[in-house]
Amino acid sequence: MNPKKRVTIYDIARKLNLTASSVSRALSNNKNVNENTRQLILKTAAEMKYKPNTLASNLRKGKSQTIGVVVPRINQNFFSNVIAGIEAVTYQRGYNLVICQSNELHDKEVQCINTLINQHVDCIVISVSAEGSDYTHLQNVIDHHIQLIQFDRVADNLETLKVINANEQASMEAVLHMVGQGYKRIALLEGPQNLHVFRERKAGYLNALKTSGLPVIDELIVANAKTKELGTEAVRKLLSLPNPPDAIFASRDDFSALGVLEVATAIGIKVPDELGICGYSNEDFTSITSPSITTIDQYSMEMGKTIANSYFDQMDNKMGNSSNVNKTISIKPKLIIRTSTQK
Amino acid sequence: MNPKKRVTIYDIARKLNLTASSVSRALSNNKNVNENTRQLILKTAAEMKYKPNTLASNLRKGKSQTIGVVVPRINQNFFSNVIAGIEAVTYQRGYNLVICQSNELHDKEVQCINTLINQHVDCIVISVSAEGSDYTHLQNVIDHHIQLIQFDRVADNLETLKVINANEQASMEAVLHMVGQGYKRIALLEGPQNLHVFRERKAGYLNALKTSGLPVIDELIVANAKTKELGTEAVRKLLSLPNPPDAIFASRDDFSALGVLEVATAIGIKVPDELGICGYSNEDFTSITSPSITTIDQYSMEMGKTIANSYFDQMDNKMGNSSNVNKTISIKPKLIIRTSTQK
DNA sequence: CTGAAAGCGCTTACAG
DNA sequence: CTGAAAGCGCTTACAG
Repeated sequence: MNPKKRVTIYDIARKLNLTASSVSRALSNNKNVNENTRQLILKTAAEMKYKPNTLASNLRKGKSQTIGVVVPRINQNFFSNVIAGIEAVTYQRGYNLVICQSNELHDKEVQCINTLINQHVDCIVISVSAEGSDYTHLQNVIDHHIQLIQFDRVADNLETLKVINANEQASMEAVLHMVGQGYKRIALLEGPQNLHVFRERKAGYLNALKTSGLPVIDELIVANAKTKELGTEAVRKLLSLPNPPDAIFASRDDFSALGVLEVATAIGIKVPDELGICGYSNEDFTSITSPSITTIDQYSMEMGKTIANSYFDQMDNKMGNSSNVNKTISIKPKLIIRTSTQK
Repeated sequence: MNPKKRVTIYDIARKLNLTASSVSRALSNNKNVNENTRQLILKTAAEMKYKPNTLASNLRKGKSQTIGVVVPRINQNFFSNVIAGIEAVTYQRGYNLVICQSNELHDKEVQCINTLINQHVDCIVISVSAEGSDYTHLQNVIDHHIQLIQFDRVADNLETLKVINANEQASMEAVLHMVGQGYKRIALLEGPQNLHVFRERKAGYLNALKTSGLPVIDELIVANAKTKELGTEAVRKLLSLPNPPDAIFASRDDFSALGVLEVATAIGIKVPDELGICGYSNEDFTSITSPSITTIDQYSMEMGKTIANSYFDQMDNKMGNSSNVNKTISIKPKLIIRTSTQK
C-alpha cells in the first residue's frame, strides 16, 4: 500500500478500464450498472481495500450525515444517557455524532455551535448552558437551515423542535405525594431559575401546595447554592429555623437531596420520620442510600431516542414544507417512591 | 439570506472585486495579504455571515482535525469521564470529537472503525469491546496511517500508543491492604479474562497473596457473571461455602462490590467485621453506602487528558520519523480506603 | 448501461 | 502582495 495516498474511485476505474462514474454508481448501489460490472467493481474495491472518502462525498452532496450534540457536560449521567439514546438510533441510520460540551459556559457554547455549522452537520441537538440568555447563536443555526432540536433545557422563544420532560407535572406529583404522607411544611431547594426546567419544577411545587390548600412560606424556598459547601450551609440554616420544614423537595437533583440527607443525619434529624426528602433524576445511588431516596426518573435514554426519531420523522415527511417545526414533545417522568418520604 | 446556498469565499471575492485566493489567504491568516485588504475581507465576511465550509477545507488539506473515539458504552461513568477529559484538551486545539459506542459488540466496533476511517479522522482512540479477539480492523486503522491510541482495555500485540491504568499494581495494593487488616481468606470476583485489564487485576491479586504467604484457594476465585442475577447467585454460593471467604475483592467494578454488599446484608453477614469488601473504579455511590466501600480511583478524567496530550505530543515532534509509536503510558490508580475493609 | 464533464468550496504551488 | 489554475475525491445531470 502506498504510504501516502489512499485508493480512490479512480484507481479502481483505471484498474478495470472503466470510468469513475461507473465505479461510483456501483459503489452507491445505483441501479444503472450492469450486474456483472457491479460485482467486479465491488470485488476489486474490496481487494484494493478501498475506503470511500466521506469528506468528498459529503461536500459533493451538500450534507454530512452528521448530527452535532452540545451538552453542558458529557460526563453527567443524564446527558451521557441521552447521548447514548441518540446514538442508538442515529447509528442505525448511518449517521455520525459529533459531541461537544459547553461546560455551562455561554462562550464555549457559541464556539461549539459555530464549529458544528462549519462542519455542515445536518442537525444540531442542544441542551443550553445555565449561563446566559442570548440565543443569537441558535438563531444562527436556524438561519443556516440546519435543523435545531432543543431538549431538557430549552430556550422558549425559539421556534424549534423541543423534547422536554413534563417537569411541572412530575414535580407536582412528587409534592402531592409528600403531602399525602402527612408532610405539611415542605421546603423547596430550587435549581437556577434562569433555566426553564427549574422554573417548571418550582411551578409544580407551588401548584401542589395550592391544590392541597397549604400556604406558600417564603423562608422555605431556598435558592440554589453555587457550591457544595454553600448548599450544606443553606440546608443547615433551613433545618435550624425556629419553625423548620418537615420535608424538602430537592428539585435540582439527587445530589442536592443527598446533601440534605447527610446534613439531616449529621444533625440527628430522622429521615423520613422527622424529615421527608425527595430528589430529582434517579441517580444510581438513590436506591442504595439509607434510607433510599424518593426521586423522579427522567427516562434519559428514552429521551435521546425520541430526539433522534423526531429528527428522522421530520426528514422523512419534509416534502418541501416549512423546515423549522415548532413542536414540543413532552416526556412524562416517573415518580419513584422510596423510603425517604414514607412516614 | 438565500434560502438554499451559503455564502462562499467566491461570494466575498465577487463583492470586493478580488479573487478567491486572496479571500482564502486573508481568512486563514496567511501573511501574504495587504493589511488593509485583509481587514476589508474580514469585515465583509462577517457582514455576509460567512461560515467556512470545513468539509471542503478538510478535503483539500487531506485531514479533518477530527478525532474518533470508540468506547463500549458512552453512558458509563469511566468512559464518559475519559471522553470529557479528551474533549477538554482537543477543544483547545480546535479539534472535533466523533464519538461511537460499540456496545461491547465486535461487529459494531468494526463498523464504527470503518466509519471513522471513511471520515478521514486524524486519530482514533479506542477501548476495545469485551467481545472478540480479532483485531484486523485495528490493523486496518494503522494501515491507513491514522494514529491509533488504545486505552484501558488494549490489544497487547498491536504496536500503538497505549494509555492504561497500572491495574496490577493497584489491585495488589488493595489486596495487601486487606491482608493488613487481618483478612485471610480473600476471594476474587474476576472480570472477563479475555481482557487485559482484568487479567492484570487478577495477577495483582495472586501476587499479593503470594507476597503475603497466603495460599491461592481455587474455590475462592469466581468467574465473572453475565447478569446481575447470576452475579447475586454466585456471591450467595460463595458466602455459603463450608469455609467461606472473610473478604471479597470485586475486581470488575463497584457495581459487583455493591452486589456483594447487598447479598451480605441480606444474609446477615456483617461488613466489614465478618466480611471485607473492595470494589474498583470509585463510582460516586461508593462513598455513601453504609458501610462506605473501599475502592480504586482510576483517574478517568486525567486519563482522557493524557490520551489527547499524547496525541498532540506525537504530532508536534513527528519530524517524519516512525508514525506508529509503540509506547505505553501507565497511570497509577489510587486506593481509596473506606469503611468496608476496616476491621 | 456507460462515459465525459462539471462542480461541491476550499487551498496552494506557480507566476508575476 | 495578487491572480489564474489545478486539484482534493466524489456525484450527478446530460448524452449516447
